[in-house]
Amino acid sequence: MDMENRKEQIIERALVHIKKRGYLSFSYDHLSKELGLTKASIHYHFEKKESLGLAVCDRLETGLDQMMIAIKQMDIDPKEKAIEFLRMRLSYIDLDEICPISAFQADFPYLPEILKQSVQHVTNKELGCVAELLKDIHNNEAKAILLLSALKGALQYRRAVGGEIMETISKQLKELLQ
Amino acid sequence: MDMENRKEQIIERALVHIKKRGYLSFSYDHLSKELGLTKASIHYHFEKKESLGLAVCDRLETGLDQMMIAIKQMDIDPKEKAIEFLRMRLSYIDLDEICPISAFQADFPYLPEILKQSVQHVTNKELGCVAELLKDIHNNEAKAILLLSALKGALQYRRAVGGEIMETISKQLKELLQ
DNA sequence: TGACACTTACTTAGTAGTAGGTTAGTGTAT
DNA sequence: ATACACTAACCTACTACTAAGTAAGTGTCA
Repeated sequence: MDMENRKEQIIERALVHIKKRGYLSFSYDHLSKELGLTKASIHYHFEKKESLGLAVCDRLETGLDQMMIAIKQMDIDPKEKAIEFLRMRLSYIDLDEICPISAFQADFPYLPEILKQSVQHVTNKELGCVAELLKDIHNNEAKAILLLSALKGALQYRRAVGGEIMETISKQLKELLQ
Repeated sequence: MDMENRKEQIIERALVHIKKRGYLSFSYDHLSKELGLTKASIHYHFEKKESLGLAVCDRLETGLDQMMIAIKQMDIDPKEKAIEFLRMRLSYIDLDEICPISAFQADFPYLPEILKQSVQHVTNKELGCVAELLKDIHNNEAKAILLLSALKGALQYRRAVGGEIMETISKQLKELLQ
């Protein structure tokens, strides 16, 4: 397979693993077996695990940029756009998964320095996105923190208490903005 | 050292590790070196890692019970009691730590079955505690979920964005109940 | 009182399995 | 001929867990 396709394929699988297991707990061994390659082959494309982690963070940032473009073009009430952002973010996360940014945050103290910086960057970018979509609302930066904390906290709760929790949270977050 | 003291000491250190690293990523090796024992000695007190995990869950439940007794006896506005509960929960969590229940939830899919059950139990107990303290408030069970999700999501964010986030969240959660 | 059986709380030295990472070499397309 | 995409075979370090042994005590008999 050609270089760019294979790299993309590896990043994609790594992202799934991170959403399911977190960054520290997924391994090149699991990844390689799923992709039908050897560990050494993944090391060929991403010399260190941290290089792959950085590539995943890059992909997350690109995803946020694309979502913001899509939402800004949408023909809906501007007051609904922040909620639409959360809805779209959720749509990328399966029932047994958590938000990949949360997963990186959970492992944060044990990440290599360069990856910490990348995680901080994408974290602040996401907070900035929501704050921007709330720009006409009072105290929009604090509200962005509340919305994202609650959403991601609830995703973690879902693992132990089941899926209904997401509807409960979504409903309350909508009410909060009215 | 006598049996009960040593057991307590091991549970205490394990709890700190879980708050810092999560359940899957802390090891008997780290734990034993900190306590000045061997790994085998910890296995003597807790045959398997999952036995130690269960003991930690038990301790968390006992802690919740004691907090509820303390809060019910406090001479404050009943409407402030849920916020006081959150404040007390936070006081047990250092700056570089997350909520231990969140830590177990993050590792949930990879926990042994018996430990999953224990984590579910303590999770539901905590939700029940907050709902009980909110009993005079409309939609108290949904509100309990919102309060705890936001608090714990924010603790995770704190690792990447710094400590100020907790004041922002606390302030908004207080406003939410007025 | 003292010998004997037994327990507690540990240690040393290992097991098998998995982690991230490396090195040298192979097949293939241009 | 050369660069690319890969594999086989390794290495060191760390994981949970175990086997075997030991020093210091405890309880119970004659």
